[in-house]
Amino acid sequence: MTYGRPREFDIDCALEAATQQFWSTGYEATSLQDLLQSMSLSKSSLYQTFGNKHELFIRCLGYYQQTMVDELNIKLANSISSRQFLYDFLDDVISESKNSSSNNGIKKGCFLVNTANELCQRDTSIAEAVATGTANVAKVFRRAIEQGKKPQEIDTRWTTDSLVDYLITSISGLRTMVKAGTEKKSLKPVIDLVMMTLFINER
Amino acid sequence: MTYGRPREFDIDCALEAATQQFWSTGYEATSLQDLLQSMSLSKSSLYQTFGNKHELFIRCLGYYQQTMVDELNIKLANSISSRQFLYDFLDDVISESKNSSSNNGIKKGCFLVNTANELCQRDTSIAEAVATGTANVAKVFRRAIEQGKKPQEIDTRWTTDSLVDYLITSISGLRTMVKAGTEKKSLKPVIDLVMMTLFINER
DNA sequence: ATGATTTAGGACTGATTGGTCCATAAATAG
DNA sequence: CTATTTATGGACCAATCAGTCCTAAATCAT
Repeated sequence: MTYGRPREFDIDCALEAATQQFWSTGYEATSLQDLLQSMSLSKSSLYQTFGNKHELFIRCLGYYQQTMVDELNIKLANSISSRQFLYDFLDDVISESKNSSSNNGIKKGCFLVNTANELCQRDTSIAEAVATGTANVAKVFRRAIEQGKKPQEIDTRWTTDSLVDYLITSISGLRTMVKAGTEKKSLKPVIDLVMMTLFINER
Repeated sequence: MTYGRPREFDIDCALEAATQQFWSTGYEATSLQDLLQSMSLSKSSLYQTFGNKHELFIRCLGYYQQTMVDELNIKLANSISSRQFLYDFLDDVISESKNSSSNNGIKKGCFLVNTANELCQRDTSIAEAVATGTANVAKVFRRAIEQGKKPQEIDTRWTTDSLVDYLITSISGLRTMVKAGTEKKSLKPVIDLVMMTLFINER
């Protein structure tokens, strides 16, 4: 590519903006107008660079997933213990929720969970993207759970895979509770129960 | 109302059809055309009887919630034990999921959970309807949990309210997992873990 | 029968949807 | 300075959206 007028925007920057937009308002409720505005792009640039709304959305899913996995890996590496890492993550999840004092507004939740709920049943290509995304996230949690267990504490009744599924289920459930408006103080005991269950022998 | 041309359709029947439609495809993705077709109504009849799409949706939420609570109460009354009732319910939730043999298609999930995920953040009136709906459902689960515990088995570390929140969180999470395409055999251990946690002292 | 009253059907509306197309601008290669 | 290539802006498009309105049909009261 030696010819032609140079692109006036940064692709990653635009992708980041699009991801934020889709993350905030979902797929259907995000109009092209919304995207153009938040990405600061002209319509032709968007279509030329990203194909169409659907393709852009899938790229955003990949971008989000990669960013999230990288972030989680860093947090896991820097955490005092992997149990603390898991607890902190759960606490982050419910920290979006209504506080008794302040009702801060927007709860974006997790882009992957949101998309699973909005689109997975009626769009197979998006369902695939969500599946690979959650699988990659699950890998991090799997390591955290494995590392968190001391050898003598392994409970053979439950495989690590089952515990990972349990954790992801709990996270997804918490996300929904937060969106439904449940207060943080109600969800705190829930994450205690989840942590207790993850490390069964260590009560 | 003694005058006038008689209504040619049954209101409850139309409401039932609308509920099924909204339940299947959500609020935004359900067009008025879809509604008219599944309700077998003319546009004027719908607007005259139900006001508009938004009002109709809220009526559907109420209808669904009432139906669900009634159904749960009957099941709880007829079940061998309330623990069995809870287990059966969780098993119902994941029975919608992909079976290893057959990939049966549509997973409607729970109308209230779906709506919480789709609309609760940007529509306060719908958020209220969801809140009262889940509160009513929670009451049934609360009774089930209380009845399921024999007096000597009460664990004072967790209030019944916390256990109810935990249960609803788990149910919501399972709904998302099912929608995301997780296989049933992966979710079975998860509900075992949830049941174990609900009845902590009885392992 | 006739007038009152309500329902039903469907034409119509303005706004918005995602997407296309074309003329113009901006850069490089020769 | 010209030809080539790509990017941009915006006019334009058909389809669809929720919602309105008017006419015709159907029933009841008199």
